[in-house]
Amino acid sequence: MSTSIANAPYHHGDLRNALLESALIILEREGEAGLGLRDVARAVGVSAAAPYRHFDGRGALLEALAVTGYQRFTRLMETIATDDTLDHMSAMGRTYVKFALDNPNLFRLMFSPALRRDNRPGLRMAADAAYRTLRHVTGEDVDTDRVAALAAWARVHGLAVLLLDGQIAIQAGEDIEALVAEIIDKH
Amino acid sequence: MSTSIANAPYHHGDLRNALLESALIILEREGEAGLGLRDVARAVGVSAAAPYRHFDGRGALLEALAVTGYQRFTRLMETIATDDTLDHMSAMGRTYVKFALDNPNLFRLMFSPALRRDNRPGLRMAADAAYRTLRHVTGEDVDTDRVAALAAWARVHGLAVLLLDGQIAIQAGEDIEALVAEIIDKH
DNA sequence: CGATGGATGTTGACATTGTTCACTTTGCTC
DNA sequence: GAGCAAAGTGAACAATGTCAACATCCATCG
Repeated sequence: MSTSIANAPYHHGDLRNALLESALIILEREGEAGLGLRDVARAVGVSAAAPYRHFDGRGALLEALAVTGYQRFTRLMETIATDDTLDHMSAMGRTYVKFALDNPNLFRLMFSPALRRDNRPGLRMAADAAYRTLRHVTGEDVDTDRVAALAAWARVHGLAVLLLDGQIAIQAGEDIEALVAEIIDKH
Repeated sequence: MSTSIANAPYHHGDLRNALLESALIILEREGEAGLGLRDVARAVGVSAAAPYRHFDGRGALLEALAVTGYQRFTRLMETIATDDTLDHMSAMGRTYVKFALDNPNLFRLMFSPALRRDNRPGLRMAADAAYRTLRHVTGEDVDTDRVAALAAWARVHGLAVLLLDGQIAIQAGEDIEALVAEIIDKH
């Protein structure tokens, strides 16, 4: 509706969001390295220089993507926090891993060192908000024991990363979610 | 020694290794994205096309770097395996994390999804050898319990990645190695 | 020996990318 | 309606990965 290829008006109207949507699709299909600024512009049907009216270069586009990723992640964690029928600690871990597996390249981008290299305050803030929610979800019982909290976080994050990179051998027909739950609930 | 800048001979003599050494230095200083094939050639004092006589493009150079990384990693683990005075499980974890912190960008490259994307048998073999050694070091007691083994690996790997990305807040003057040991030895 | 061929480097070119600049088009405000 | 800022265009630039054609060297064989 917003983008009719034929008879495209000079002004797009909502280019910034259109760029982000296309960029997210390309990111998940091609990976960060395959996400070219010109590709995004081409996908939206706009000139190569147009994105610069909305983003301060390629890095800023990536940052915006990562920020939306953190926001979606945070929202997921919040829904867990408000559900009292759950074991928060376990549900958090399973959702954490599921988010990574459902959005592999977005997840990788969120933790991309290239983005952290140049100081991007927006990213830092979105990430901090996510971690705050994380700590809130896992509750005070863990918050008081820093070592235990870090151990739990490391286990969940490591599991997500290893699964994402295909490092953990999955046997044919194996239920990954069940395996994840088993690992997370160990002890 | 081999490369005297002035009076450089037409044939380098050991260009392949010289390229790898320079590439490793640049990698650790600039990150994978900042590692340009032309930069490496320039650093060695050779033309931009010369590396193609020794590597099948940029990806192959990166693969060779990652392979040497896995080899060094494997050698580290083997020295632990032959030392009977150690708690293998704990020492493995601490060494794992230390390797990541000592060679951050090399470690990241070893687990880079971009490299795994195109099937690189050499990389796969080097990685498999490393994991075999890992399983050997941690001993049969864990090998029999797949879930426990994966949980331990995930915790160690996650800890490495989170530290690498600066996600774990380190208080001023804190002893990181001690914190790592504490987290790894938890339970 | 001396020529000769394969390995190793060089030069120059090409397509592509991120980015900038000058310009044009559009919609909104007095 | 005049004019101005926002939003988009097109041409250009430097840099990159890569390749093809040419140059140089080293080792081997008559």
